[in-house]
Amino acid sequence: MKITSRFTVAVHTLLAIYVLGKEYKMTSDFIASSVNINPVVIRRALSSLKAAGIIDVKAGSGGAMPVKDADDITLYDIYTAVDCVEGDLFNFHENPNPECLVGKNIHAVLDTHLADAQAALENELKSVTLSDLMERLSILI
Amino acid sequence: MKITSRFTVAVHTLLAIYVLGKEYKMTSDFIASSVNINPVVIRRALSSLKAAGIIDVKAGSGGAMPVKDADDITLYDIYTAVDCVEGDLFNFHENPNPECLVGKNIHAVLDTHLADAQAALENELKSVTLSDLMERLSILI
DNA sequence: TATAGTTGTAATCTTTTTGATTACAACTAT
DNA sequence: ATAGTTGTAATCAAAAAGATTACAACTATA
Repeated sequence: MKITSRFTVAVHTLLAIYVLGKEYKMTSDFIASSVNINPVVIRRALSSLKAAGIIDVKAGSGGAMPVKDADDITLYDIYTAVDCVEGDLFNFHENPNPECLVGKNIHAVLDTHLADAQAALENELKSVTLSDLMERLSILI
Repeated sequence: MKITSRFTVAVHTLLAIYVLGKEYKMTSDFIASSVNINPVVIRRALSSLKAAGIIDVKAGSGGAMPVKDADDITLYDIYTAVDCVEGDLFNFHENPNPECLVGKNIHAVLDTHLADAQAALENELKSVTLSDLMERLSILI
């Protein structure tokens, strides 16, 4: 089980737009060749990021550009924008036996703990901004 | 994207064994009817939990029974026993373009942050023991 | 205003993963 | 000996993820 690559592809896409956007026109083809993926996949990512108000995409003439400040974009924002996890992260087998003590109460016993774990993951994603990543990238160059 | 129900099924299975094990013989059929699932799925869960040293399963005559103390079993132990996530939780698209500044460094920039998020999730699972769940269950009855 | 380059998105296809089920050999208490 | 059980391989079905094709709609600009 892994969280879909849509997420890291979207992060890659944003980094490209924010770092290389002044120098190049950021078309889906350009970004696709950096990620090494089909341009349609990038267009879908751009759609999601645009819907989330993070970037703007020029229809027709082409090119994506920043809208939100990189300081105000967290990994969590990207994670929700591309809809990695819909609702609960942990899965249950449906219809446990209500005649059984354990089956009847399994959700009541587990739900909050699993929600806490999911929240811990998401809080960690909230603590990292796109500018953190940009800074780290600039050091690596 | 959701973490496989194998995990919550295994938790359910252990709760049943630890709570009802004194009163009933905990066969795969018995547990399966509590979870409302095929008994083979439960046998596979029992195999994993046995391999992790958490329970013992009587071949032939049948029945599962506790080995480890419920205080010493965390949700994380169960999560690893049933192998929910193999290695990294987050997925990348393979072979980013090494000719591109961003493609070349995407792993260096992201890996530690994603590992931190995964660790946060897993630490939260480490903080909950089976006896916590048993206690909560006893309150609900 | 024609055109070249681009986006947006539906549709399809393939692959992978997950989950469900059948089948049966091996085991063990009685 | 037998009845009830586990352990596991094999198979099947369903769902999810990912890749690709196709094309209408849009826009800068020549």
